Amino acid sequence: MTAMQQAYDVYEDRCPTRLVLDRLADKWALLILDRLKGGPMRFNHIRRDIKGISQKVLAQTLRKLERNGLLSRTIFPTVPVTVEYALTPLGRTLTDTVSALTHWAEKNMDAIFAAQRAYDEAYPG
Amino acid sequence: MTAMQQAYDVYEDRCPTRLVLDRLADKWALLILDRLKGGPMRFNHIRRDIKGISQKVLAQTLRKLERNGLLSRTIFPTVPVTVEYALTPLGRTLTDTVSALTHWAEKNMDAIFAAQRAYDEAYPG
DNA sequence: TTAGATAGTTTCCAATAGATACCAAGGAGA
DNA sequence: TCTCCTTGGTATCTATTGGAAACTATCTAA
Repeated sequence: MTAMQQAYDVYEDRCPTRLVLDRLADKWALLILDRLKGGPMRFNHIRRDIKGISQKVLAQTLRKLERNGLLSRTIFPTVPVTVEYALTPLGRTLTDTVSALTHWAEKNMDAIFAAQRAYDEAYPG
Repeated sequence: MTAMQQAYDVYEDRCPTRLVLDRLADKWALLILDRLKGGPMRFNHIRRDIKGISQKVLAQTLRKLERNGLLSRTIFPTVPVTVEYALTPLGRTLTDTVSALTHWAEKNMDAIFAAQRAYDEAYPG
């Protein structure tokens, strides 16, 4: 928490922070993290909630987030089996930032779409 | 700024916010936005600074960010030609959030790498 | 004349994303 | 018993994207 905080340069190749950013900067991961803020959820529940995500990508993204310590995976031997995903304490430290991003997007959507229209008119094709 | 802020559901398919998030949740875009906080920069300057980015991906990402109104592209008829990229006011409203993300990554790097090691030991192969 | 800078584009191959089908284990309904 | 439904995934296939390297054009300096 004290020293060595500036030992890395984000713009350096092979910077460890880059590796972290690489795994975070992903639309689905952000949506999943934001979704789990409300409490643990099961695989198919997440899949139905986040419309448009495929099973493969959901499974991959969940495993990636689990591997990075942001969420936990708990199996309950019910029938059919229940698998619950929940934010870890580490994951919870991230959700405020993630929410800030999604809320920025929501708030500035109109400005962005206006910019896109202006750009596409200025450079057609 | 007042009403209709909750008219969209981020988890809905075809939600406009999703389209925005899609363009933002990208490692290179985040690094570029963070880099431009310090003032305007030219193409090759950015390329040298953000080590490891290819010319193609840099050009693509810059054009994407320009199209979304987050940065401006100014051509100076010098020789050789100078092209300057700068944050727009809209882009500047985003950089605080982006910085929060990169700083979170920097701060929690060690915890993440520890989690990765633990995971890889628990599930080898 | 050759090398360097400017800001890209083009080409090619590998990696990823997404859609779809499939799997096993069991419960409920007919 | 047969079939469909659920659970949480994996397997397969194709389309899109990512990255490395080479190429473009114009001009300057050595």
